[in-house]
Amino acid sequence: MPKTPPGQTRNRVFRFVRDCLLRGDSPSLREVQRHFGFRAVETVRAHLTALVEEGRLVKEPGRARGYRLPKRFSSPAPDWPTGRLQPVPLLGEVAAGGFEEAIENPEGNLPVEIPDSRDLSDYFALRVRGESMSGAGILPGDTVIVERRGTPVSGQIVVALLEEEATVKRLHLGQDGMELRPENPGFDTLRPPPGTCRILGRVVELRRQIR
Amino acid sequence: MPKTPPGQTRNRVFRFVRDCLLRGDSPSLREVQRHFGFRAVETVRAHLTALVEEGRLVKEPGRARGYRLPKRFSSPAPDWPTGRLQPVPLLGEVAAGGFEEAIENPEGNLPVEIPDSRDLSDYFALRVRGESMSGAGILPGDTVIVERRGTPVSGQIVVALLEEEATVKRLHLGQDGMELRPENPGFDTLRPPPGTCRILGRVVELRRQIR
DNA sequence: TGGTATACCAGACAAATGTCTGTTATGCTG
DNA sequence: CAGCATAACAGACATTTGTCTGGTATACCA
Repeated sequence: MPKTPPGQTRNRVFRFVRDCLLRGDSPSLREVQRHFGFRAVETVRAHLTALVEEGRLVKEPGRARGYRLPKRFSSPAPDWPTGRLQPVPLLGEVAAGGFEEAIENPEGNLPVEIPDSRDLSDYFALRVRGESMSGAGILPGDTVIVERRGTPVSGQIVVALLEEEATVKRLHLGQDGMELRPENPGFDTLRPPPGTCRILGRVVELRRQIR
Repeated sequence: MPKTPPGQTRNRVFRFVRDCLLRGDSPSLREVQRHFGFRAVETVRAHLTALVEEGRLVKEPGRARGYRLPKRFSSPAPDWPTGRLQPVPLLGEVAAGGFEEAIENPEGNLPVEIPDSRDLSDYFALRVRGESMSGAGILPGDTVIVERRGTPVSGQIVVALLEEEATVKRLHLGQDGMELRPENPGFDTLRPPPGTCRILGRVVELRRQIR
């Protein structure tokens, strides 16, 4: 193998390993070796060790296929909460059966980043129906991710179970009781009598597929 | 270790391995063993082999940490396109440097489902600045996922690189040339002279974190 | 000229990891 | 009950993978 200018091969190795890792697939030293046609494993190890020292890679010691991308690559974004990626159940028709049955029979699962302090069972996802929240940028067909934990707070966007139907509205709590306010001039504020409405949780994330 | 009802432990093992894999981290047999407190590795292997036979997992033979999720699991919902979950780079300031440098230095990564037919390099994510698209339910602070492939089509929501700044607008192509239309009455349509504007791709997904 | 750094090679070794074979229970079923 | 399937265990073994120690060659610099 001919000797290459300093740093050149190193960069190629980095790009290869990075792309593997982005594909969610940590390569072994020998896989990298084969890819580049090196005749010694040690060549690869030298490069990877150097890359770790440069801070371009991170290694979990004592572990096969233990190379990782440093945090700033793997975390969703600096200001997003760090957490685990978990399959959150996407509920179909909440109206038909009760809410509990809907949780048990999800239409599918959504990979969602949830905080380490929370449990997967605190979350579910729901398809939005109707235009009533379009003023808040929540359109029909959007998917909302809902957190069930905690007591409802005035001003939050919540999912309420009302007459066997789940709806997304902004919650307001006053001395007159509970108000569910749409954010669209064409819709009226709901003032459900006590006992007829259950707050399922608050909306923490929104996803929309376009086209 | 007491014997558990049929299928019960199997499901717990599956959920554990699935969660590891969603985090992008294939566990070794002994890691699973430790997690459940099994006293034999073989117990884990039996479960995993069974899960592969049931089609709930997939295995790359002759390879350490070779268990994977089958393609279809990661599908969020029946009508969503099936694809792989991939870490899409979230770009920071596109304005400052050029676009290519921004791709190389992502601010973070977002786990996004991308179709099998596409490549990870066809995608990037971007934070939305400004109110110009709020009429389309795209608010400042939202994250858009952008597909770079294909030719721009009139009517699509696109990301355009204009004067070293990336903006989200709706594209219209007419005989007068290209128009970038905001969806907010307070903003004007842009008609960039030929050569001054580059369409980076079309918006395929939107995500918003609330509170 | 010698020293030093870098790129790469060679092979032995050790640790991590997957595979196999056989054994002990337990529950179900004919 | 015998037969069978499942859950779990035990330990040996093979393969994959990472680590180490030392060597060759080339470029660069004092």
